[in-house]
Amino acid sequence: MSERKIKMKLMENKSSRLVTFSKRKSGIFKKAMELSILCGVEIVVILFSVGGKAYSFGHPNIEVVTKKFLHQGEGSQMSHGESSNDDDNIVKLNQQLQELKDQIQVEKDKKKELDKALSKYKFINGKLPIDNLSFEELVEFKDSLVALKGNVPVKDKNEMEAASSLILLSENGLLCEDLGQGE
Amino acid sequence: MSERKIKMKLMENKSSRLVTFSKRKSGIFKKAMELSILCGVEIVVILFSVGGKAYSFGHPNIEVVTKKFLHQGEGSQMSHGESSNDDDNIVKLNQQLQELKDQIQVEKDKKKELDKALSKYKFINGKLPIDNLSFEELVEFKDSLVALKGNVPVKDKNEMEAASSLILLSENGLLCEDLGQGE
DNA sequence: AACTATTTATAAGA
DNA sequence: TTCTTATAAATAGTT
Repeated sequence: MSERKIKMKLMENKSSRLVTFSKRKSGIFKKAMELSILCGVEIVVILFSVGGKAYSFGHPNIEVVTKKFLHQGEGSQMSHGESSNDDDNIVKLNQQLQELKDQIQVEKDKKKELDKALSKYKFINGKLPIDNLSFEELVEFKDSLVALKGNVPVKDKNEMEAASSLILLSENGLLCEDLGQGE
Repeated sequence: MSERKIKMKLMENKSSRLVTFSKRKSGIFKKAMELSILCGVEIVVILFSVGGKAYSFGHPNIEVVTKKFLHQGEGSQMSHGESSNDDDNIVKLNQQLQELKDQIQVEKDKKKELDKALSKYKFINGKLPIDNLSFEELVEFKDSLVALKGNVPVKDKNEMEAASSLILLSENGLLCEDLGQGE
């Protein structure tokens, strides 16, 4: 039995999300039209897709209703925002800009960290030259990965840690005995 | 059977119409909220009751989305004494916003790919259980890294490749000789 | 895009 | 207005 109820969060699957956007967009426009007809009220629905494309429905006229709202804007029942003039809007937009810039920096930093960690593995002609990694480099690589995963804090970088990363290998017979003797 | 379906026209009964307006207003706001969450899109719903009272819903910010819509393309007329400087600023800021949002998505996608590749290394208590990786998993990990680096196209995943990744280890004396055996 | 099992929305009635 | 309920409508997952 498939579960048809969905969780109220951003849909992970992009193609499903696109289909749902299309379906629900139609649905909400239909609801808007019905409400305008049944109750004889003015209504506007404006949508921006993730890609920035605009979709809209308005009765009797989208621009008139929209501007009417902007110029008297009050009585909002569920509005998430509450500014009512252009100055406030610019302030808010600038705040959003700064937040987004910060987010980008964070994401770039994260990616840089990952790249740095991965750079320890330099593939040359499709080969994996692990042999070029010194013990020190190996433990650094491990530490960087551990730090990235956020599971374990990076503490000290001593021989013990170098050993801990390799002992499992020797335990599994992967390494010769004389390698794991850090401690 | 009782007929609950209604005709799509202005409801005659005023009290019923009022009730329907209230119910459907809630309904459409809910739909708008769901759509914004599920698909991560910007949406605005503006309603004027017959009495002239305004109701609205907007995500993430009703004025910003509304103005973005009004000012997109060329169709914006300054017929209400709005400051054109502010309008220009808002348009520019919105463009920057969209660009930044796109950038964030790109960076997040990149990071996701890297995380995916790294996930082959699962750290448990700070230890690196490479011993848990089968030859097949190891070569898969290598392939994913190679693909990410874009240096070498992923070709075939045969025993030879698995071996090629490990032979260097044994050459450096890191591995015991009897490891190169497939399974 | 069409189908269908379910979930939602809602018109009437209380 | 609020609650209930019968029914209509919307829609998530599938084909």
